[in-house]
Amino acid sequence: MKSPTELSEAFRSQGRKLTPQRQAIFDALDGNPSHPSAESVYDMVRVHMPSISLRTVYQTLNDLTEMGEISQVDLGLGSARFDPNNEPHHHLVCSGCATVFDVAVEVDSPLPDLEVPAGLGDGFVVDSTDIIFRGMCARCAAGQQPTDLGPVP
Amino acid sequence: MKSPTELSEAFRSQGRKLTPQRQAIFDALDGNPSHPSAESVYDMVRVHMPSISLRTVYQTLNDLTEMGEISQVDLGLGSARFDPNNEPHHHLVCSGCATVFDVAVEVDSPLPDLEVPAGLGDGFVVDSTDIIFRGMCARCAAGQQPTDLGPVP
DNA sequence: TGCTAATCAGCAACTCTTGTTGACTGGCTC
DNA sequence: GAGCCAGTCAACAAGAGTTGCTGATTAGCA
Ligand SMILES: [Mn+2]
Ligand SMILES: [Mn+2]
Ligand SMILES: [Zn+2]
Ligand SMILES: [Zn+2]
Repeated sequence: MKSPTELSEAFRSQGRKLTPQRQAIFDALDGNPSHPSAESVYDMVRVHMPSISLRTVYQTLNDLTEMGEISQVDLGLGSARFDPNNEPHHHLVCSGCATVFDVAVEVDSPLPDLEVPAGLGDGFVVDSTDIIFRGMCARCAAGQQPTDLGPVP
Repeated sequence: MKSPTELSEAFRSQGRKLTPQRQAIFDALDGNPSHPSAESVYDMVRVHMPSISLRTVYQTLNDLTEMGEISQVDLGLGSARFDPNNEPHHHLVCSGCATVFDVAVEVDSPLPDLEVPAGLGDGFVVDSTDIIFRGMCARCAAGQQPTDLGPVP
């Protein structure tokens, strides 16, 4: 994702208005590695802007997704997660606390969009590859400190 | 998934009753590679058993999942898909028609549960790896013949 | 300054899935 | 063969997550 300043420019140059609500959402996402849900973004922004509505948060997150500034990832948790990291990467998902970590793709790895073995899906053209590693994060593997995030559905 | 006959035994031996509804669901899933949703199973079974309820279909699919006979996979389509294929494998998902294909894991591949590169998620213990290849199936890549399945959400 | 997008509150609605209740049926065991 | 009780059914309600809609108000930007 671009910086909040650059995003402001991008919004204006596309004829979208730059509102305080949108700026607050830019700030909440900037450098945020937590893969927040819409509700989480809502909670973050509400601290400094109690009047913002959840509807507006969804709207702006969808705008940013359309613009390609963030991506919306479905990790099999109950809700969509939003990801400002635009580098190609994959995800670790903790089954204990639902925390999500990024996994950088190694350049020499055979993981990304490569041909799949022949089979029933012959002729399938792969556009993208999503890899989800499920397991336990260090905290959850050690002992079960109670966490804010609920357990995985 | 075991054969319908074996499943019938498994149900009885676990104190679960063998009802015609359950048998019809066994039959619908047996050797079925389509990764049906609960609604799809419902539609398949209803052809020969119009009185079955969707509630019962969900119930039995959950029973089979608990027993480890099938797995419930979340492929980012609007609903859960049920998979009687218990061999370790991954999935191709067509963005055009939402068809799902199995991809067998090659034995010499570095794809399955291996250690992930060091990073923020240090100490993460990987239990399972889900890989979803997204793209276009041969049919959809060729021309757009209208398909029964709706487009991907 | 004015046009118009954006926001808000306050809803309703939608999809998928599970819960509930009360009545009934039919597997399974003895 | 009889009886217990799991299973099923209909007919709902409800929950979560997300989107839609309304009408009124605000405020960004030209
Ligand atoms: Mn990420
Ligand atoms: Mn499969
Ligand atoms: Zn954890
Ligand atoms: Zn297709």
